[in-house]
Amino acid sequence: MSNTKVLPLIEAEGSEAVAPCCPPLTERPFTAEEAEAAARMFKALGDPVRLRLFSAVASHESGEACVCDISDVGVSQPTVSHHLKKLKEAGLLTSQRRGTWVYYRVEPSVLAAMGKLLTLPAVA
Amino acid sequence: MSNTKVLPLIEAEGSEAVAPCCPPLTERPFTAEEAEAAARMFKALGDPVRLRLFSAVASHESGEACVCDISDVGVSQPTVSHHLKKLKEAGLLTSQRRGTWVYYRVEPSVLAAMGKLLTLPAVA
DNA sequence: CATCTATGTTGACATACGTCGAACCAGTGG
DNA sequence: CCACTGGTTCGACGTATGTCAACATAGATG
Repeated sequence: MSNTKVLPLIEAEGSEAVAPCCPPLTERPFTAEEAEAAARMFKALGDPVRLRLFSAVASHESGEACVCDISDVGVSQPTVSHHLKKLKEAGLLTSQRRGTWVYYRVEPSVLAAMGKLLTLPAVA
Repeated sequence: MSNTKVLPLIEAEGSEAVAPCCPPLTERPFTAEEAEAAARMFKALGDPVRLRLFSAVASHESGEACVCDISDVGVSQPTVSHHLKKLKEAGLLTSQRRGTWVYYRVEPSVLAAMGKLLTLPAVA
């Protein structure tokens, strides 16, 4: 694989804390607050276009991608921008302007946190 | 823990295939079809009430729960029923009537599949 | 059958969401 | 300073969604 960069599994550094949201779904019933927080992330991925955009960024080499590289998802460019904004608001992506282009990258801690949410109880 | 039953990690048996939906999000950009399928599941969990209901079922002993056990989430009973139906349509829950009560249980294969979706690339 | 409890279904309503075109801002290069 | 390209923001529009009250259905029980 071309992914030569080690994705850090630490928590977010500069942004607001997004990672330590909730325990695994199967551990105990979610509280209202936990559900609110987790649902925000799930909802952000609950749209096909956003999921494609997110996947495109996440699978891009070096973990980041220019908008121009991923905006071929069948909707207009303003719509792409709108969805990227939603993903950013949900804490799943961060953006950075470099010269002419804007680059988006995934927040690895969030991916890890959501993965943990869905872990099954140890089969035994 | 009280969970004495081994959760089978196989694909769904009776219902339509829901498990082998997509590769990890970070592996390659999702196709439109993959995104459509995966977004359906994420969207189902993208509501706080549904997430609480799902978590309540998933964390219940023996992996199933009666509606009466989980319907205390701050909305009216018809709304609970509505959300449970949505979760069923998304393939996340199955229901079964036993006498007076209706029991819901999670589809373990789906949980596993969604977990895989969110797996990070092997850090190395 | 009458009735009671546990769920599901229907219809209505307000709000949220996805989408687009048009206008707008940020850098780049003449 | 002016045009051009890449992206975002705005305003509008149709559709989907979450919610409830009212009604309907399924078993249990008298």
